[in-house]
Amino acid sequence: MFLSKSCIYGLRASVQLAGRNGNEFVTIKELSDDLDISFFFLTKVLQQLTKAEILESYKGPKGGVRLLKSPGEITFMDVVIAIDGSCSLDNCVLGLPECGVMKPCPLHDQWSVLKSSVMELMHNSTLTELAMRHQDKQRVGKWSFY
Amino acid sequence: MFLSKSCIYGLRASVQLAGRNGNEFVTIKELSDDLDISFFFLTKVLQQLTKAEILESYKGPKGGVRLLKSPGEITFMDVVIAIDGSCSLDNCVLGLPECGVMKPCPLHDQWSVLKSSVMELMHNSTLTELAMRHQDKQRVGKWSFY
DNA sequence: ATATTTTAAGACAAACAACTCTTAATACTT
DNA sequence: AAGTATTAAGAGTTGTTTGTCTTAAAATAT
Repeated sequence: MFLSKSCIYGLRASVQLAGRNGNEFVTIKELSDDLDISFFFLTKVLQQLTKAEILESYKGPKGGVRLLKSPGEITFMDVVIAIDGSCSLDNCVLGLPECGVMKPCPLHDQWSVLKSSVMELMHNSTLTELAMRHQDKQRVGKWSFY
Repeated sequence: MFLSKSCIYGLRASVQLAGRNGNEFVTIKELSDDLDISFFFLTKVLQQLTKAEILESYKGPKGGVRLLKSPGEITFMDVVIAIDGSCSLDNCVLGLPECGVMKPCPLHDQWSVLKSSVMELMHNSTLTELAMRHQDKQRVGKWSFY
């Protein structure tokens, strides 16, 4: 798998938050119910996003979590780096630690091109965009026409 | 990480075998020494490749493993599928099991394009090619000119 | 103040991946 | 036939990821 489950959960929750009107605090319980993710596990994941200053949390009644910045300023990549770390992105396909321009593995050049495309996609996808596409889907229903 | 360690070890060993002249049996001990991989672990991995009919093994003195087919007919993808399974390639980025044309996740379309490129690269990279590039690298030494 | 609602933190358990070792089976060598 | 070299198979170990639960801390509400 490309991304860890923690990372995927973090992304889904972030998109979910971005898709809400306004920017009130949302309880993790509500998120975990909506996304069908274990509450306890999601709590842990969102703690990481809070530490990474992607989310902001508030305790007590009317508390919860919310995006710290505008969802248009937060990218897919931000969340991935916050949870899986930046090194998860620039690994050699063949797992060679020395792989690089100086000592390329047999696939280094071609793989680098693909990696750049992936990173570009991640960097260009803001939470706003992802949330909008998510809602488009909902709007059309279950794609009954296809 | 994109590929499991088992898969990476299997690939490295396969490329190593492809890079040898002739097609005699090579002991797993020799491979594990060359590649600096645990002998025991590599044995397990190569057993999977043998079951998948990518390798052929032979017991006893003068035994070992060798490629079952010509290295030009074995692709990177063959090895990946043999070890990590084909489903490791067509997962949704966001881990949604229902993600597909009918019910796409917010990144489905763009991700599909990238996945195709990755699969194409894997499918077009034969062990012969990878081994040749590997040897090119060796020939130039440690890239002292760069 | 006290109780309630919420996240934070840490301990724990289960599942999986990565790695090690032992024994069995097979083939060769003498 | 006996011994040796090799892979096969299975059991066991360690480490990491995933998932669960409990308790603590913070904020609100009464």
